[in-house]
Amino acid sequence: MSGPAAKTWQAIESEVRRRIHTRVWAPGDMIPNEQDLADEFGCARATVNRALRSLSDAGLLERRRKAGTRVALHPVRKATLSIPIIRKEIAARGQKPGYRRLLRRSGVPPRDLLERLGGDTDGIFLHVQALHTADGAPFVFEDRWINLDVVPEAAEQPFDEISANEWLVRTAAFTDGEIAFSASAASDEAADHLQCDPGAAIFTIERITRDGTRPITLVWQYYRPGFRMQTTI
Amino acid sequence: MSGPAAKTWQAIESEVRRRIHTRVWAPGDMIPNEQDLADEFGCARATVNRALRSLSDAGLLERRRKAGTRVALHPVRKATLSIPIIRKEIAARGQKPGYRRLLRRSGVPPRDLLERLGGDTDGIFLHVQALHTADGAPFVFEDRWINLDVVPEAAEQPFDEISANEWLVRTAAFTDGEIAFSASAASDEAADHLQCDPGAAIFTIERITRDGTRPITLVWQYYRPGFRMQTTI
DNA sequence: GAGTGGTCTAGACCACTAA
DNA sequence: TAGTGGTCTAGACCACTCC
Repeated sequence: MSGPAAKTWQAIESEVRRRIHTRVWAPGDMIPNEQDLADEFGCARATVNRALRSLSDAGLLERRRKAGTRVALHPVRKATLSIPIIRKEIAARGQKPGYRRLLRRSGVPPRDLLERLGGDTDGIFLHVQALHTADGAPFVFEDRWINLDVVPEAAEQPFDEISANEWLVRTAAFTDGEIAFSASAASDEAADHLQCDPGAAIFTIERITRDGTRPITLVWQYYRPGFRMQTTI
Repeated sequence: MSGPAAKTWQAIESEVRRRIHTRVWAPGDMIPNEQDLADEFGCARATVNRALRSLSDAGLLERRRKAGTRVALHPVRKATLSIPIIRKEIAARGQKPGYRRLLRRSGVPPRDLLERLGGDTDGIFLHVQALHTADGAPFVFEDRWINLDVVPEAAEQPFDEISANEWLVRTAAFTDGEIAFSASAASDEAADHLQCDPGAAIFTIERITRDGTRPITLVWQYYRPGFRMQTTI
């Protein structure tokens, strides 16, 4: 029984999900190979492949050539977070985004920051601090260093209207990057800007983007207390 | 010249990335349709489709039928976080994972928790608290409620050896879920278990998993101070 | 209505890897 | 070495949506 009605890859994916969920195929079990499933479902092998690849990307299946496909024993939950432009993030909440540049100064970054960037970075950086507001209330305090060796045009940008983030997106396409999420205690400076108590628990995003091996920018974003970054799994 | 050497979809993806990065195709620009690209690259349209779909998934391209494909104006950075079993997360750091169940008691969850779960949930839950350690030091304090209506077998599980997480993964496949990341101040209880000061900034994951509309479990995981969840973009 | 991406097919060859 | 997934092809039809 239980034939998948249509022959679309989505229908097949859904049927395979059902079999996993109802334990027809239990965690750790091998499932039939692509050709057999194609025969059973009455479709081309490529269609089965498309469905199984999707489930493999989702972490529900583990596939290896020759070894075959098995139901993942410990499905790795993958959470995909969208990191939008902050202005849009605020607008998506139905609030009015605001932006204020707080600091803009060129200079040499502290040593520990350079170490974090790695690579050959001994030039001049632009240090920019800014505050994003939602309906007038502080939302994110942003502390950023921009590598003027890689993005010399930044030296002529005031960043008093357009946030450095948006400007960089349009100007300097990056190839690689790292992002880290953590909780940090609000510094006196951050507490001042976010209008909270020093030491308050602050959700923090640290991001490095690179062009090849050359760092473009390093930024810390401190979200107002209580902020939650949410997604479905 | 810029001919893509091979005809694999990865080579084509790489070539398109290059054109975007070098601004041959600038943000907002339309790019040629699939057939034209296939002709240029000397491959089948399906191969171009595979490459462009991958870039679309990554957020670099925006595709719409009839309208065509354009370079994303504000590429939404998508960070994919792997949420492994904590035991494996610790082992992956080269540390020795440990587990200790702290509490196990059945009862009715507080009202605010029920509201967060939503839906028709008025049954008995199992409340489990546990501590994961890395090389003997506290790593994660976990506070969990399990819906015994959906997973009655949990009532017979001591959870003193296997963590509730691992047991649930094997026992109750979930269909939907929500996950939220935030920073919270350590409660007295959490501070005690994590051996830190009350009020310390704690990286927190809150997760709800469901079977259809029925909530299976709601869990808060409080990571030791200083924890960073990292990925590449 | 027409142009674009989305998908399916049937077949083929290739790449990896367990046995 | 043999079996499995990974990919490519050439063609076809479909679904969506802009004009």
